[in-house]
Parts: sequence; structure tokens; C-alpha cells
Amino acid sequence: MAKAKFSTTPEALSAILNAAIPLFSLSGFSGVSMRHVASAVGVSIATIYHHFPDKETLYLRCIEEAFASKALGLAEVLPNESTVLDAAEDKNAVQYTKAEQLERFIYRFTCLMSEDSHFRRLFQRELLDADEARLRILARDVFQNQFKDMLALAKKLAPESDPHLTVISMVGLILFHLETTPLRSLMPGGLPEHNDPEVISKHVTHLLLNGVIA
Amino acid sequence: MAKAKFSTTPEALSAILNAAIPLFSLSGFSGVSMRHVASAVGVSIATIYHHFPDKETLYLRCIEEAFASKALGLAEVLPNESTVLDAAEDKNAVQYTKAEQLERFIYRFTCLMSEDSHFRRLFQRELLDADEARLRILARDVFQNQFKDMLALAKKLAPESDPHLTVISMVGLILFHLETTPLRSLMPGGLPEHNDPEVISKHVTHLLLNGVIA
DNA sequence: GTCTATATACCGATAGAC
DNA sequence: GTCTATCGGTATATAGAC
Repeated sequence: MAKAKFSTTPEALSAILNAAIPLFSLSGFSGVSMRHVASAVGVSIATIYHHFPDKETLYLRCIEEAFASKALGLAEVLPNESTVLDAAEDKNAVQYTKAEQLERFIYRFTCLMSEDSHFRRLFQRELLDADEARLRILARDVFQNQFKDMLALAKKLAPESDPHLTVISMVGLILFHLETTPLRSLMPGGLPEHNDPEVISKHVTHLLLNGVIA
Repeated sequence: MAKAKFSTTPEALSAILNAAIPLFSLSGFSGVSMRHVASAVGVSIATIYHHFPDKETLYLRCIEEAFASKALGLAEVLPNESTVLDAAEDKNAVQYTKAEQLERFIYRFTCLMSEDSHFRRLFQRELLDADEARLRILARDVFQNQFKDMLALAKKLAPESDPHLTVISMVGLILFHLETTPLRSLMPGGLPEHNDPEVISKHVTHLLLNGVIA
């Protein structure tokens, strides 16, 4: 069941993906033409079609690439349930309080998400497009394990709440603060420092620990 | 300074807008052609161009229309600071606790936002496109007053926190739960009732009042 | 105010030389 | 593996009849 129709070098492939990912992130599927991609890579259109059968496949591979590489970073951020602990770390393992665990997770997750906008933007676009087949791939291959770890964290932190809702809330809080960056400065009370990952994660952590009123 | 180049009936105009708004909401600016719009309205392309000078202007008018009509609903949801209270209501006015005020706002805002997806999706697309001129119009003409009311509410509820961050957090919590609807069912622990505005607003209110751990 | 017809440019995708 | 050249289709936008 050989899938490779063409002979390809991995370098040429990833050169195309690395050029196409920012384009799709900025302008979306229909906002980017194969001509744009080709000229961004510095090759002809026919070269792109030598590596990818059509535009849709190229887009799908971009999504998979961008999301798979972020999934690795996500795994590091989480208090890992699904991987074996390093023995040395296990012995020296500090017992974090619930608040500390939450704070660490929120801070590292915020930093990770604020690092590159491409993942975030592609994710938002996938939510808007809501193509079921693509979302299914995303859920299964990329987010499945990380989401389970987050569910475990949510269950540990807030045993009485619905863990699914808790996870969505934590993620949503962070992502929305990052998403609204371009609008923030135009709204009353918006300050440049509100886009600092440290400020955001501190605010979110405080909110998750104490609520707004307390 | 007459702006109207053409003679137009308001009915024809709003027929075009009402057909175009769902299209742009679903597929974005570059995902919709003037042909699509024309055939959705049931007229020819030239007719669309009679009413709008170009595609970009049509899109901008769709945004303005969709957002302006939601701004009215938003004003009703908020404990209104900027409008005069009705005298009769004022006399019978109940004194709500902070928790009750928050709960009412969250519930009504969630219902309002879940009612039509077009506003939400167009707003998300505007955040992604991040066109500064369009965001400026949005911020000034549509969200300005409502955001100020929300800031006032945030200040009243959480005087010690940065009100701007508090508002973004409240809005983000609700919007993200609604956005992730198509993905939710594919993730572990996702249930159909998680998309119910009542369930969402109850969860969000509890989180904002008590935090996740409490 | 709506139409048909059309100008011009760009789109995705392919053929075939090197 | 990359190129030039090109096909057929569609895009935005306009001209001009009715």
C-alpha cells in the first residue's frame, strides 16, 4: 500500500509546508492561491503539484504539520498522566498544591500559545470551517491525549465540576485573551501590557482560583 | 456631501444584506463570490453592483449591519449605565446582589450569543483578519458603549481586578464554549447538553463566582 | 432597477520538455 | 524534481439595452 506517488525529498516538502502554513494562517484556505504558495517557496506552481495532488491535500498537510508540532509542546506543559515519569525527577518530585499546579499549567500554556500565532489562527479557522472530517482527525491525532491529561487535571482541581466544561473554560480564557489582541488597544481600558503572557496568565490564574468577586 | 450614487430602495438593499450575511459568516470574505451572493438573492451580479460599488464595500456593510443589530440586543442585556431608567421600573427596582447581577448578565449574554451564530462567526473572522480600519469602526460604532457598561459592571463586581481583563475573561468564557460546539462532541467527555446555553451559563457563572477549586 | 453580454485577470490543475 | 506553457473555468467588475 505505497502511498508515495512521486519521489520527494523531505527538505523540499517541509520547505513548502513552512511557507504555506503562515499563508493559510493569515488568509485562510480560500484566501491563498497555489500561486501565492509557489512564489512564497520560490518555485513554480507545477513543483507544488508535484509534491501535493491538490490544494486541499496541501492545506490538510499544513494543518497536520502545524498541530502535530504543537502537540509535542503541549505534552510538556501538562502534568503528564500518560507518560512514564523520569526516575530521578520522581524522587525529587515536589508535592505541588492545587493552586500551584494550576498556576504552572496556566502560565506555561499561555506562553506556549502566545509563542506562535499560526497554530492559534489555524485552530480558530478550523473551528469556523467546522469540517467534520478534519475536526475528527484533529481530535483523534492531535488533541486526544493532551485533552485527557487536561481532564485529569480538571478532575483533580475541581472534582465537583464537570471536567469537560472546566477544561474548555481554562483553554478558552487563555485563547480569547490572545485572540483579542488586535481589538484590545481600541477598546476602553485596553493597555499594551494586557498582551503580555505573564499578565494574562496571572489574571487568568487569579480568576480561576478565586473567581471575579472574591 | 450626498453619498448615494444610485437610486435604491431600502428593501432591495436589505434583501442583499440578509442573503450575504449568512454567506460571509459561513465562508468568509474570500470564500464567497459575487455570483454566490447574487444567486442567493435571486438577482444578477450586475444588480448587486448597482447597489454596492464593490465586494469589499458589500462585506463592510454586512459587518456593520450584523453588528449594529446585535448591539441593540446587547444593550438590553446589560445593567444599563448609559440610558435613563424607566421611572416605573426605577421605583420597583429590586436590589440585586453582586452574584445575582453576574448571573443575570452571564445568562442573558449567553442566550443572546447562542441565538445566532452569524454575529459570532463574523466577529471571529474579524478578529482573524485583524484589519485595523475595520476593527476601529467596530470598536467605535458598535462595541464602545456596551463595553463601557461591561467595564462598569466588572468594576462593581471585582473592584480590585483590572476591569478590562475581567470583561475580556467573561466574554471569552462564553464565546469559547459556543465556538467549540463542533469540536466538543469529538473530545473525551463531550456531551450534547454542554451546548445548552443554560448549562453553559450555569457553569460559567459558578466558575466566575467561586473559581474552579472552591 | 434589473438585465445580458463582455472585458480582463486570476484560479486550480495538467502536459510535456529538460 | 523543476521548469514553461497552457487549458478550461471562474473571479471581479463594467457597458449598455430595456
